[in-house]
Amino acid sequence: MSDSPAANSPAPEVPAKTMEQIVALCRRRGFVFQSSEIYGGINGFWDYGPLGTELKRNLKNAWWQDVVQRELIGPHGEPIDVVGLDCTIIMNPKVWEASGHVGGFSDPMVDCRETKQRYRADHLVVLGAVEAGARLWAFVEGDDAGRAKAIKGICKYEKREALDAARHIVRPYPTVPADERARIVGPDATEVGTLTEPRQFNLMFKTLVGAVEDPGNYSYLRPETAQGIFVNFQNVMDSTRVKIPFGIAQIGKAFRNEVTPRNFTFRSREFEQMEIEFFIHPSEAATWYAWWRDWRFSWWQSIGLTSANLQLREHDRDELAHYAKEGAGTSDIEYRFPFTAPGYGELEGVAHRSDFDLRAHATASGKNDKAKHFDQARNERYFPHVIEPSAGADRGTLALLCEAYTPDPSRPSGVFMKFNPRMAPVKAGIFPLVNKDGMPEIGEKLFRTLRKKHVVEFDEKQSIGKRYARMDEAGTPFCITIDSESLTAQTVTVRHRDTQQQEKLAIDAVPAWLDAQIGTDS
RNA sequence: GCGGGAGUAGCUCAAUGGCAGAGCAGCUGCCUUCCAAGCAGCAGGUUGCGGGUUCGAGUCCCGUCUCCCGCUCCA
Repeated sequence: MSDSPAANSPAPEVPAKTMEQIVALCRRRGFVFQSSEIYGGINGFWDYGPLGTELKRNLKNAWWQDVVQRELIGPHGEPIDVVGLDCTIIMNPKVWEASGHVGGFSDPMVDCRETKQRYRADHLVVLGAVEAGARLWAFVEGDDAGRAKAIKGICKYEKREALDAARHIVRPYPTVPADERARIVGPDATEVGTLTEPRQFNLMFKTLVGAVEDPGNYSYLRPETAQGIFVNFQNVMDSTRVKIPFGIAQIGKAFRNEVTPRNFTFRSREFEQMEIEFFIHPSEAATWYAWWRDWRFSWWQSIGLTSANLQLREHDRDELAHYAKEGAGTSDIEYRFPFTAPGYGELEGVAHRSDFDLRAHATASGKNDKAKHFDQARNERYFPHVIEPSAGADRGTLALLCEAYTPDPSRPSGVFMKFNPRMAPVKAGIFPLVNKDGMPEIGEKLFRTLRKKHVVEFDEKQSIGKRYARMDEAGTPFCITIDSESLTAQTVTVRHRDTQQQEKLAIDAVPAWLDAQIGTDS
């Protein structure tokens, strides 16, 4: 519950939405269930129920349509080429060695909070006096410069000329007791206590390929979909008439053994990504980076994240990932979830990955410079740079749920889900006002017509108010009621979810009207 | 990973260590001409899971799982 006294926040009397309420509605109405719930669940895994499945599918379909299938006009006013790809979850383990996922993340690691550097714990040693209260210096074993720096630090700190071999000893970092770690200066740090505990970073799920239990048969579930695109870059170039600049898009599952899954579906161990790797000439990185960043931000707005809860945030230099240290930058498109408020959580990252990945795979596969792309228009050979807009489908779905959740004490349901019509799991409910006088027959006929293109529901049971209330909680934007005038004047009454206002429409006009409301009329 | 809290029907909650219940929601039928109306009925549970104490455990004890909150983490 966020009650930050933002001076410009409108409508203060709207009841706050809590994550607890949203989770309860998701479960009650079948948006999201806990995975394996009857066995007590499993931490970090979630299932989508019937409504949630439609919602997530609508999100993914909209992304695919807008990124791959429909015309998209780029920064120079020309249509953009993006082609699709669908790679396997399990790949040759060499992919993950080349990408840096295996080497860096299977051993205990130590992070420096000050410099954001990461070290293998078993490579770090600590130099200093063993006595209580002494300041200690860490450096990477075998790094002579680091050792010299540590010695210099000690001498200066203790105001002495040289080390005292009896007191100043070198110890492996993992053997230093936890209570002494607060006094350690990290290898590249200037202050004490910035190193974390050694931690196991085995974030990839390991699995056995083939029936024989043999270490050589292990591989991993992919921790990101991006690498499948990079290793297929040449295949796509060779089999498709695309020319740089162009993009490859993929939607698919990825897996990370997160230390702490938390916040509903936000940090799950199995999740789905929607990624574009857009390949460009290095000189155009800044232009394309800015264009994708801005277009992606407006896209999230276009599917319903219209509130001030959506923001675009440029990363600080020291926050950049290893593959993006140099380059045009990285931005996060962030949403203020109830559980992050007043802070924000990442929906999508847009990063200039430079040529990090293509170059890494060129080296690891032994192709080296032979893997460089020849650009005929420029008569130049180079590793293309990459702009990567990488979005989370589950996080996007969660943001849609949080954004849509609208408490309204005046309604019988007490809440309604204000989905954008394009995202709404059910587009319309078709209800005979009463279950007689031929109204059910007319309704069922309309239902069959609309059903050819849209997810719609037909319900003739119980009172009309109850049916409206149910549709409010499902987020259905329109309810189409067959009433007595449907029999005489061939009209229906459309009830709008958000306003509860009603309007009359000719029955024959309903299909085209609904198409237009959802944006599928073109 | 650390600390705190919670867990009984789909939901909200009852049940002194002594037969596991109610309201709402759901389903069936009747009724019903616009926002969860009414009537009748049905169904819903190994009290998160596993041990222990006891003649007897939803209740007491131990363990464990899951969720929530705060740290930590998030290549």
